[in-house]
Amino acid sequence: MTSQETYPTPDETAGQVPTITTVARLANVSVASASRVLNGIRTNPSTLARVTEAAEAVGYVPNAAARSLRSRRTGQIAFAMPDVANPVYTTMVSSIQELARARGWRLLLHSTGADPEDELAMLRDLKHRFVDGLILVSLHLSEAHAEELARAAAPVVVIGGPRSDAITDTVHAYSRKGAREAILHLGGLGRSRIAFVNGPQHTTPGASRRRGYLDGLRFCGLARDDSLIEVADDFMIEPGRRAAERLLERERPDAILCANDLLAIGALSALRAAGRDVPGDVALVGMDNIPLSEVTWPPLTTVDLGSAERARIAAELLLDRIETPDLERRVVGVEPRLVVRASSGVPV
Amino acid sequence: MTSQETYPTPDETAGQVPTITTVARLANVSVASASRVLNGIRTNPSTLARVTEAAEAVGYVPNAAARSLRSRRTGQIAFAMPDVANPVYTTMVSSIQELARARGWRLLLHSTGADPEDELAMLRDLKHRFVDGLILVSLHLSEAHAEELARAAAPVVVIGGPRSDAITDTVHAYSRKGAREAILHLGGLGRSRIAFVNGPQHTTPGASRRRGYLDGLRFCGLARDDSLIEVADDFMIEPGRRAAERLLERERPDAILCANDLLAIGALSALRAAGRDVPGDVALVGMDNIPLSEVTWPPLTTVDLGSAERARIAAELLLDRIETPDLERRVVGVEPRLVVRASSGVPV
DNA sequence: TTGTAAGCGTTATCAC
DNA sequence: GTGATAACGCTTACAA
Repeated sequence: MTSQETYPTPDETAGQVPTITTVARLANVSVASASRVLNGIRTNPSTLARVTEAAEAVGYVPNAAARSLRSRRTGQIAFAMPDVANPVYTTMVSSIQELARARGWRLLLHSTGADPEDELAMLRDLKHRFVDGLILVSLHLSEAHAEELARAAAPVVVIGGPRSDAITDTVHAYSRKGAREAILHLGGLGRSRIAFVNGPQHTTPGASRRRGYLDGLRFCGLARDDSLIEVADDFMIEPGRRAAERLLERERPDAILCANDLLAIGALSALRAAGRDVPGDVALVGMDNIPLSEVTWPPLTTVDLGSAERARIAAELLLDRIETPDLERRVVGVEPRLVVRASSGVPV
Repeated sequence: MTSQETYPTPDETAGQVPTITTVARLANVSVASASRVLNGIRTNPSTLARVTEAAEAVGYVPNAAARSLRSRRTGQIAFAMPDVANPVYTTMVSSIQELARARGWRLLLHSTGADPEDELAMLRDLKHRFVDGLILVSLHLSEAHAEELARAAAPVVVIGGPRSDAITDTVHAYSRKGAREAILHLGGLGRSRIAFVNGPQHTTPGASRRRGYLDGLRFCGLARDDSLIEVADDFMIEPGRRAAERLLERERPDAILCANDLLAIGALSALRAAGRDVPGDVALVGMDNIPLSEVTWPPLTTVDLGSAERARIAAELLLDRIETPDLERRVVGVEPRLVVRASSGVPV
């Protein structure tokens, strides 16, 4: 660069990030016109061409913060789930991400550790307006949740529950029905000492799957025996293994239903250690149909609760509501589907 | 509400979201003072008290967009990975999320599908300034990547590579060394027909693990035999199963190293289907040490490449650089660690 | 169709 | 220490 060159005003170039002003100046139009072109609003072809070219030339990209501040939309939605490491939620993430992306939204991810306080904080944080909406998976919707949901600063769709006093769009599984069907399946195969390894019973899934288990026994004409129920302290593999271990120490079930697939994988490991053949000695059934359930040995019979579909629906409900705020509240249930594999003793 | 009541100006209350102006007015100070208090800048105790109280009273929460626009910081970082559904990346997400949260940052998630174009788009999108930094996991850093990285609008830390011509902070595994150690382990156990199930070989992990495999054979004094190498078209379970199937159709290896644990889980399933005992007939070793590798049957011997640690370090590097932009470039490697379990024939 | 100009809610730079 | 006030980059009435 020589001293003979004209120095550009700082706004025009330099290492600066180009703004809409840069573009407008270069195209010789007002920022308003530039904005219109950039937002696809009908304009005179020549203006359109000049602005487009100018934007291209300087590599213009709109500033997200400025756009949000003015338009009151961020183009982001958030997904808050109990645990990123759980395949069920990972499935949901994929599903939501796909839809969000297709419709031009960014996805923000948040793992709550299933901590109610954290969930509530997330709801309150919506006031910051860093997202235009939230999909929340909660294992237990308390009264406090209902209150925060009622005053949430942005649309929220809940996956879980549903609470009758909640006012938000909700997507839920029929896990009671799912558990019942699993028991009917086992009963139909002639199993009569059917145990149940549950997760924490104060959670919605824990409570309703337990009910489904009991429903199933009744339908099959089997006596209820609470010593066949064992509770793990989390819906994970290792707690499942330990719970199954405790169960096997005192009982000889000929079948076990686990409240989810991770628990079932843990149980499988305990059964193996105890020298029980699956499905010869013990038929095993899980719930959720995570990808893993297909590759265990033996492959796991499970109840598909439609996680991918629930998540997709939740995302649709959310984006719809963001676009059209005064829709009626919608509550959608997704039907369970029994997926029979070798672990329940049916040759496949 | 009766007509005798004084109507508040719209700015003061109503269903409106309170802004800093609302707070300032209520506390009887200027917005500047309110801002100072709210940002923890030293102020006169009485001002501080009044503003704090006012903010509390109206439930004030700062608007993220306005704050970003003015301060040029978003308080968000992004993590872009090839696939949310892969446990390796899930582990990384947990790790990053933990650190980000502790240091007061939000985490944005993006799944690229290992598509280079998508990765490049993500880098370009940094110009939108919707995040203050990015952690990018890439399976293959091309020339184009190096270029985009050089002109990225925000700090980026790469997990992968490393490319010598890249200028960004980088965290990488020593996967070549890891693969070599796995082979030394198998060789030391007396296995001599050691096969290798690799993922796509044009990727960095694919290429370097292959080199490590060959290194290992050489160290053990075993002849190289390319028909013992089989390539899966993705680092996933099902491709692993199919690749192992092809391998077993033509060869009788007494050990198999898989380029990651998912491939190994697939291979395990193929071995079972082929009636080969693990580890009796075939010793099996994976790489990554994902949580799942502990609960397969038999539990999987694997090379821990430190995904959680790499992710944590990447997050630290990123946040450091955001806070202190003119640090020197840092490249950090994380040592591999062999985790011996039953699948390689060592009693545990 | 285009330009002018008024914000959006903050933070930062000044004087005082 | 505090208060005006000018940005930050953009969208959107409204007027021309």
